[in-house]
Amino acid sequence: MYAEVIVDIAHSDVDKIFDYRCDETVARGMRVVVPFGRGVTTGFVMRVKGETDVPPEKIRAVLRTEGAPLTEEALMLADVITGRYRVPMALTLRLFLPAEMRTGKTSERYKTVCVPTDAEASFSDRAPRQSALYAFLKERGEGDAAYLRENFGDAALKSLEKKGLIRTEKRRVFRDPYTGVSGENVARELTPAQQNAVDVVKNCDRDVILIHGVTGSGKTEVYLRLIADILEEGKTAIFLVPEISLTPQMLSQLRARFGSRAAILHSGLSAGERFDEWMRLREGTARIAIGARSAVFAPVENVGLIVIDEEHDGSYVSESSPRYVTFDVARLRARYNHCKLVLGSATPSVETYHRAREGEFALVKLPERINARPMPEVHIVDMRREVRRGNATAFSAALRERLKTCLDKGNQAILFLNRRGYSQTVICRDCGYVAVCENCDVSLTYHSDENVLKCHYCGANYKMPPACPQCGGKHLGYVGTGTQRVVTELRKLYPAARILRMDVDTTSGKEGHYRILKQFASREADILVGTQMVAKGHDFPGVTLVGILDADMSLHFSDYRSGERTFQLVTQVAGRSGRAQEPGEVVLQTYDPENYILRFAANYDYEGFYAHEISMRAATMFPPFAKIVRVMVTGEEEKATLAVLKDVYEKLQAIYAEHAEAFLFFNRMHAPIKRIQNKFRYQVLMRLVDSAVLREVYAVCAAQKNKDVLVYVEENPANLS
DNA sequence: CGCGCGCTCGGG
DNA sequence: CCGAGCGCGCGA
Repeated sequence: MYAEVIVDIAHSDVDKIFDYRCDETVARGMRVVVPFGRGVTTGFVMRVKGETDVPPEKIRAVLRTEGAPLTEEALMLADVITGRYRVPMALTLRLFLPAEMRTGKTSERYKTVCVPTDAEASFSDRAPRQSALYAFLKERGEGDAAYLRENFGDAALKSLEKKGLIRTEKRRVFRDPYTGVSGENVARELTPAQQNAVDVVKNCDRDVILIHGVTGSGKTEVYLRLIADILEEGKTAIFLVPEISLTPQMLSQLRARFGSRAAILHSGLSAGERFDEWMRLREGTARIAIGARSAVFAPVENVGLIVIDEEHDGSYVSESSPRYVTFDVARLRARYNHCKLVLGSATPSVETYHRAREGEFALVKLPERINARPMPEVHIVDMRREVRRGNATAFSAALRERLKTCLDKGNQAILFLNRRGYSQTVICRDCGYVAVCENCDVSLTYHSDENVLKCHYCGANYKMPPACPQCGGKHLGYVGTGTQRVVTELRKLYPAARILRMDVDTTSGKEGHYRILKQFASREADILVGTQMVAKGHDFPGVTLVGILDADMSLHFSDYRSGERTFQLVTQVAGRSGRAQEPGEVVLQTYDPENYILRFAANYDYEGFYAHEISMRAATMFPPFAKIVRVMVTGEEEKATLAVLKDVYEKLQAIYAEHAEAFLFFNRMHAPIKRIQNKFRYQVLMRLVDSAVLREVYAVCAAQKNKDVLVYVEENPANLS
């Protein structure tokens, strides 16, 4: 027999089938160790067959098989992903195994236990330890060898074994990431709205269901009920959450609910824990896979439900090759298993909501908060007036006043501002004017090296104006204040307040930001100042005030999705306020108080926002009405990189010439940031209305073999820098 | 990806 | 004439 093997080397040169001789113990999906070149490597068996075309003198034999085989479903998914993203099969297959399993750095852990035998026992008075040990084992039934050795001595143990009074057994142990985690398993009564959501998911004729539920509407309870019911049917479930929401609290909640039936896959686990959690899923002892993006590849069979929580979150798109879209993989799995795929969000992405409205997905709403508590009131503050009054600080008078009241009452506040130094949008502090591209209607970005404003979507350059074109004002500036400066100003204003700062500078390590959140939750501080990170995850019952210092920054980020992001952000941050007894408030500071997105966000009017946004997208032909496609060409050598760019560009141009009707835009240019980590960056930017052409674009890029220059395709990239 | 083969170039 | 350097193709 012969096995068709893909060797586990992620390189296009060896991305092909190699035939090996094998016996009947080798089957499709198995991982095998094979001789390759002058060494050995591992590989994946794609097929087993009786004949081969390879000349007999070249054929070598499979050395051995290793570990658990990939499922039939995994092989199907791998085929689709490899075909779609044009990456080596080995790279795709790696998605299905935890890294520690592939590299062999970790394996199953065993312990030795001692069990008393049926043999007749008698001890002399001179062997009290043996006697005690034997009695202990008889009473307990068995004992851990290491523990016994420590407490009764190695000699006693050995003697009993020699006499045949005990035997030792090897037992598999599973490293549990959440030992000692306990909680109450309370399956709450569902509200009528929640029950309706459950029914729609179960009974509708669509394979994808979008649950649009306002913050606090109890989406999680709906997921948990659906998962519990699926387990009852003897099936398995996959529950995907954004990486950031895998907080210890959330995990212990799930553990409390589902116990050892749930396995958690995430980067915070040790290698051994991840290995064992994966194995529990593979072997079927755990039947719910919980994790971030990569958990969509969890090795469960007979899947009855897949949930993608916070569907709009950016972390669901892979940033390294293959750049898979979690939703697409989840949908393939749902179809393969004939099960439902549930998407949930308080602020669905415009594209998802559009697909639901068009009837592709079923749509179910949870319009009320679970306890009927009102959403916090949002006050929009016009920062232009503050500037006119001579207030140069980051805080409006209205915010200062409310902050004082909040602190006086002994409550907590969160001050939110956007990522430091990220946006380079130019704004007029007198009238709120923002420079926008004439062709694309997205905000321009300032490039200090050339002193120009650039459009990241078409590459157009504009001269930096000396004064505001709208009002003639001289206060043209960049949006944004650093967290550091905010903290300094706060200390002056409220010397008695205890302030915590949370941004990339203060949160080193993966546990860093969790530590800060925990301090704040346990009331070790009065004010939390932070970036995006503070928006998600935690429940802070003491918070009654949220200040959004610079709502404009994300609003005018040069991205067609900036409006959508801002809406999501404001909604999410606002949701942090007033979660317990006292009602909450939100102060939203902006230079553009009339802006429709901020208005809709302040009124919690998703429908209004969506209607406005989708008509804008339709008019300007941005997604979902077209696809932004960027081909990135990067390399350390500028000459080689340019040569590859030229080659790729010419091939893409041929596609353009043939299918001009599929293109709204086609051009090559420097990437907005010309060099990152010593690599030159060039791009070919396209806007396509026909996704069939996209396959040809991928093909062109996959054909690029220069080993010093990297070429990759991004669809609707999250940012165009 | 890692290796070895063979071609080329430069020094002696 | 010989040794080091690199591009290329192979691996079953």
